[in-house]
Amino acid sequence: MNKIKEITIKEIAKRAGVSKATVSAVLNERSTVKQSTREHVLQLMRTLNYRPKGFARNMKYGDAGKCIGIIVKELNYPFFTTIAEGAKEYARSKGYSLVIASSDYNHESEKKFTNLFSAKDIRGAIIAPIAEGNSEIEHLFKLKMLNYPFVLLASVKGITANVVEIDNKGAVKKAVEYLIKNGHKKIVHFAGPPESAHTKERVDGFRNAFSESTLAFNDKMIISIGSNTKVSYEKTIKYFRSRKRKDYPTAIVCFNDLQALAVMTALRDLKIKIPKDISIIGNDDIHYAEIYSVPLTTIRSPQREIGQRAAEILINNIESSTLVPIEHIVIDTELVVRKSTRKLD
Amino acid sequence: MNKIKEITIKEIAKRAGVSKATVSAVLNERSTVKQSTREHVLQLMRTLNYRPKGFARNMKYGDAGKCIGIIVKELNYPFFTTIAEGAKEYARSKGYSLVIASSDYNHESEKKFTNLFSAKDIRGAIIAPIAEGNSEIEHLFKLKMLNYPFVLLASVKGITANVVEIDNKGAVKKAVEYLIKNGHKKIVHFAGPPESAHTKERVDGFRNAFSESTLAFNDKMIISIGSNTKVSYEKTIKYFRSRKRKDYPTAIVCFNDLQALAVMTALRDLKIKIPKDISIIGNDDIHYAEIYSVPLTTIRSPQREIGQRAAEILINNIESSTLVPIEHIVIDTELVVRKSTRKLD
DNA sequence: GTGAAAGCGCTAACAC
DNA sequence: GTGTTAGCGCTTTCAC
Repeated sequence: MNKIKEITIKEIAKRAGVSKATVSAVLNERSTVKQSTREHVLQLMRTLNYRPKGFARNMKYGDAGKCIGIIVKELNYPFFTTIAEGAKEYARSKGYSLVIASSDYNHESEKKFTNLFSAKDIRGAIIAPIAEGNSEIEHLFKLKMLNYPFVLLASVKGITANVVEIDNKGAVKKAVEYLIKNGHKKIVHFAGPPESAHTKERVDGFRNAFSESTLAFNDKMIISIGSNTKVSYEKTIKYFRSRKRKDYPTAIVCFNDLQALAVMTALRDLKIKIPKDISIIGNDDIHYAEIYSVPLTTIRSPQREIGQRAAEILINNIESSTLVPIEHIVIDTELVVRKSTRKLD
Repeated sequence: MNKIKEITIKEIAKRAGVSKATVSAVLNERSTVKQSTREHVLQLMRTLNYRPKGFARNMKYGDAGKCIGIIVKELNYPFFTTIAEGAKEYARSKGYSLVIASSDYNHESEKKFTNLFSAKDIRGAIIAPIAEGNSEIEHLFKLKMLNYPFVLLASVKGITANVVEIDNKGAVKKAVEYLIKNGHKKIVHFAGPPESAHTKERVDGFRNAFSESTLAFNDKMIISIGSNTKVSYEKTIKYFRSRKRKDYPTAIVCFNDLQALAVMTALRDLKIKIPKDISIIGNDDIHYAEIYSVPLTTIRSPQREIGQRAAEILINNIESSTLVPIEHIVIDTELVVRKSTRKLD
């Protein structure tokens, strides 16, 4: 397997009839080079399409700038970008840049990016882990072996690592308790995508809430709706079309705000009024929840704070020359009551 | 200035009483190492908090995976993340990963990331450029000198480079023409943040539209509202509070959808009905525009396509061993009529 | 099983 | 102004 020969500084030097040092001087815009040789060399670099290798250039002087990375599950959901914002803010305050990558809920991608980050000397990573199956944590073990600093945004069974996470169960429980307190008796949960670990935790939280109330839980209260806008919309339409008005729930606890927005859009098209006919509670508190025309009652996860805390722990680890004790932080959520819920008489 | 001595493989080898090669074998999980030495070495690496340098590890075997980068202006605006999604899709189809960075409308940040990307051997970059002032394009010239492949998401005066951009002027013009055709005579433009190049172009497009109509343009039709949700909301409230109902415009052309959403929220709170009292047109067509309770009429920029095209040109450049002709692509926009506008009698 | 030595592509003294 | 040389931190033969 013969690789195409990469052009190097040596090659340029040879062809230009100068030494490597001169070519290097041109690359670094040193003023000691004669104008004519500079131009000759530049010309040659262009025609040979020579691209200096960054790693070799920065080998001596150490590193090309302090930088950390974050691997989120999805790029286009404000929940994650706001976490990244938080991380970025803290990072910047410490002189670090942040690069973002998205695994798209794909374990292989996550692995690829952890490799990439360590190979490129990104100094550490914040990872929103995909834990499909349970054995797929080798890449995390590898990071540990390499002493590569990282912080997870959810616990992963089988590995001891820094974690910053929210109390998913508690969050949904708060929502249900609020509804019960306000007289709701017919409450359902529109669950998230089956492949997400959050989905299960939130279902558990929903179920738990009933064990401490006089209302009884049953499996029919969990409806799988997902969080893809289009699919959620359609499933919501179908759900309501397939039952009589008197069998409608009086309140829906949604998996997350994106789903809640889709559900509200569906209800709008079904002429079901929020909160008159049905109360809706979201989860996450993304920006768009607040500016929706019926401002969404939701459970806020302090996204900026999550990012900040994770970055803080990460950078502590990066900068310490000795081992730092592992941290596990559970961040509390908060019920934000807006206009999509009401008290029942 | 004495730097703290970095731990290297040599140091580990010395302390462990083995050779560098053995330590390397441990790092690479080779099975040829005796269990006891492996453990001893690993132990030492841990206590000394040794972190292998990625660049040195991958020097020989070339590169640690194909990867391109994108520098957006803002992380938390779906317009940009959707462009990134498009770029990611194309990149993946060619075996590349994508990392994202945000300049936050800051020229220094942009520069830092271009340096970082080339230093880390990210193979090329898509850049949404900040062109404050006009002389701040040295970093782009540097990239050109280094033969570093890049594609801009807006033209920058003074530099010849690959560009994929949308026709901003044309977009706003379409909006105005549509409104005029539908009987609107009192149209205003809520302009974006002064520091954005898009703001100016869109104002120009607004003005242009009048030159081809019987309506007259005047400067009072341009109101600076920005695109920060909170600020836009407040400025909108102020704008309407400060004038009589009969002086209200019948239509507003918004800088972008994020602003439009904020404006609509303000109008809701002012009890001004959309589109009965006032028609609103956005710009960009972000996801949330469609699911808003009054679905937003807007000018769609095909964000995915922008990302895809940019990635395509970039990767072509990366993979070609010879010089590739420079491309300049202007992508057309499209008026998407939804419910926030109406015909005037 | 382990070590010695060469080499990756570049930069930075220091000669000439 | 330009060339020579010695590394940077690691991997990889190939002996032992």
